[in-house]
Amino acid sequence: MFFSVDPANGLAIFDQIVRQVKFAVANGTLPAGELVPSVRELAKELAVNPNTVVRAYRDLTTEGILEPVRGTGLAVTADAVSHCEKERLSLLRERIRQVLAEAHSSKLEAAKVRTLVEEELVRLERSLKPRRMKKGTDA
Amino acid sequence: MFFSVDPANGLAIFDQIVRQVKFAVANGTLPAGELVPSVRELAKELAVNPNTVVRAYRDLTTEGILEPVRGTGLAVTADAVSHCEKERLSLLRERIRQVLAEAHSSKLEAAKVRTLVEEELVRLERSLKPRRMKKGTDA
DNA sequence: GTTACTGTTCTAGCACGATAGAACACTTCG
DNA sequence: CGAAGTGTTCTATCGTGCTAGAACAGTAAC
Repeated sequence: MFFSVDPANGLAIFDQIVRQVKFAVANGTLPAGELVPSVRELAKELAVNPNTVVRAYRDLTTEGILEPVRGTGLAVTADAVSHCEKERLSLLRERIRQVLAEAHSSKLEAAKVRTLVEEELVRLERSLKPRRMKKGTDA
Repeated sequence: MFFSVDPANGLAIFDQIVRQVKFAVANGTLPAGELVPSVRELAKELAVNPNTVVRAYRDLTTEGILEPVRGTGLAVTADAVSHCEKERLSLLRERIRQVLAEAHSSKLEAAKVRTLVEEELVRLERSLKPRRMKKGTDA
């Protein structure tokens, strides 16, 4: 239940998998030594071709994030955590930069860009906490 | 000198052209009736295959943003402006939403996401005004 | 009419991401 | 042992974005 994939994301599917594994390692969801879902299992869960998962795992192995445990699966390496923590910020920063660059090239005023971003941040936070209570029932 | 294209943008080149034309129409750079650069001219300027520009212009024509003026070129239609003004926001909003969704799925705290976005906004504004003066010489 | 621009259309080929299906070597478990 | 699960590798096919090059019809200007 770890990952999800959006074909209309702009990013290739295998790339989305790569990024999500890195994010999961960075935030502790996938601790060092943990086995990632098997190729066939993840492919089934994501409704994606096994070769696409293979491609993602191959890249992750080449980068030293995963290492094969023969006959058993692929495990998160010891260095992976610090490696992924560093990379998470730069990966996100890069995408944010691209989007803001486009917004800027459209000559939308900086203030309106801020408003847009803020609106979407709020919407995101709200979608995460679908509270519908009368008073201060939680927290 | 209107447009610029980045092959490593994630978006297809023809799509970047489409978006930039729409943005140019939305912000008044391309008023109604104005001729867009010719296929061959823009292709040369962007160092891109003419067919790629053809593809972009074909899409824009189909959408009613451009209309052919036979033997002369493609002109911005009368409806284009209001159409593009509306679309600009939704196009940008969609991309922002995708990026923030990724940031969120990486479980980066909302506060850090805000910081990241703010940093890049500031960087963008700064890169736009490369002032290097000793005192308050301008403005 | 001729020339030089427009846009439009077409065929071919390349690269890449993704799918489909098969085969192989390995380890774990019963 | 055999069965079932790993990863790995391979070929083939498809769609798409892009490039390459050519040809066509229309218009503007000389």
